[in-house]
Amino acid sequence: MTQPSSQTSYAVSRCNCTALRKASRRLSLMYDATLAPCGLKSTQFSILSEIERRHDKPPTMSELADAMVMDRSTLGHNLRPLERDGLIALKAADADRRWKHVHLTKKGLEKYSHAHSLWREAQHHFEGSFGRDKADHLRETLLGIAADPALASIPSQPIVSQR
Amino acid sequence: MTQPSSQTSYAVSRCNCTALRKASRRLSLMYDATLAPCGLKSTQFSILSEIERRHDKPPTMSELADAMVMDRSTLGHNLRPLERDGLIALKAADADRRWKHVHLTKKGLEKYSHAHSLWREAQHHFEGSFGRDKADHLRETLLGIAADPALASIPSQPIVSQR
DNA sequence: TATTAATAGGGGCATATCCCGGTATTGGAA
DNA sequence: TTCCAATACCGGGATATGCCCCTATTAATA
Repeated sequence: MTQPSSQTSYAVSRCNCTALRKASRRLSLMYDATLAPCGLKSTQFSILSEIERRHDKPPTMSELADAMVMDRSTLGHNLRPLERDGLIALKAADADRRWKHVHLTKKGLEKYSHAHSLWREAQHHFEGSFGRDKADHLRETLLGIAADPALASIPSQPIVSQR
Repeated sequence: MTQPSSQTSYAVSRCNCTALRKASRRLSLMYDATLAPCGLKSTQFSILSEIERRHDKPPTMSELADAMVMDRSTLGHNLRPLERDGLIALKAADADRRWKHVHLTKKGLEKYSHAHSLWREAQHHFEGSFGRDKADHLRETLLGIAADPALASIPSQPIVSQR
């Protein structure tokens, strides 16, 4: 109707990456606005959460980057404001001086607690309109994509099998 | 099993925004790598696609930003490199001098054609491992989130109804 | 008509994200 | 032991993203 009828349907409106990024922008907006009172962005909250979750075994920067599905450099850049504000601290490892373990400071833990209560509001707000079960399912799907090793590489050879 | 048993389950590992952003980073990585030969990023390709799709009625910046689920400022910033490289052009409207219509240049259309063939590879690569029907469904879900007006606002009052 | 309100964009600022190349450290090989 | 490859992190550069404030233009109102 609105699109050229084609069984192969190469319409760019079908772009999975575009849809993912649009949804990401929209949802991030709401989470960011909800977290605003504590001064954290959604990404910063995600990072603090992951560090807190591993408080018994502080991850190295590479380990944390992997867990965040984030480039090592990106994580490094993202940690800087958190370190500047005294929420996290980096500690060189004795076993390997190249490693830097990331851990929460007392101030960081307090900030995280505040953020966590705000985060629940955002979480409820979304699941209230979207549906909790649907959210659970969607999240699993998304985390599956995030961890998919098949996506870690580019198409080695053009897939022209479509004839 | 892996999480503290709680019916309310406030575990941050359940964060929908985090999952969305992780998946977005991962998938963008693959699309970016696949588009690399033409020199466009996935966001730039998305923008050019939307402009091309509306070539018969070039959108204003605000209209384009809405379609992209993107902040007006963000779109403005993103258009700069495209304009600098001569792929798009801005044209002030006669009806309202505040409006600036965005349209593809000849060079931009050529670039888009090249990018489109690369995009299909990325699209096939993803759908090949993820499944085409699943992708169709996921995309609809994501675009629904992107367009959800309920998410356009922050939780006005904390939802503590969880007791 | 004159004032005021609303709208469209632009500029600056801060974070987010990735790539590339460089440095320091470590472990293995000659 | 010395050299070399691999690994962990860092710094710079470019785009991505959103917020706030400012200006220009238009629309609404007194």
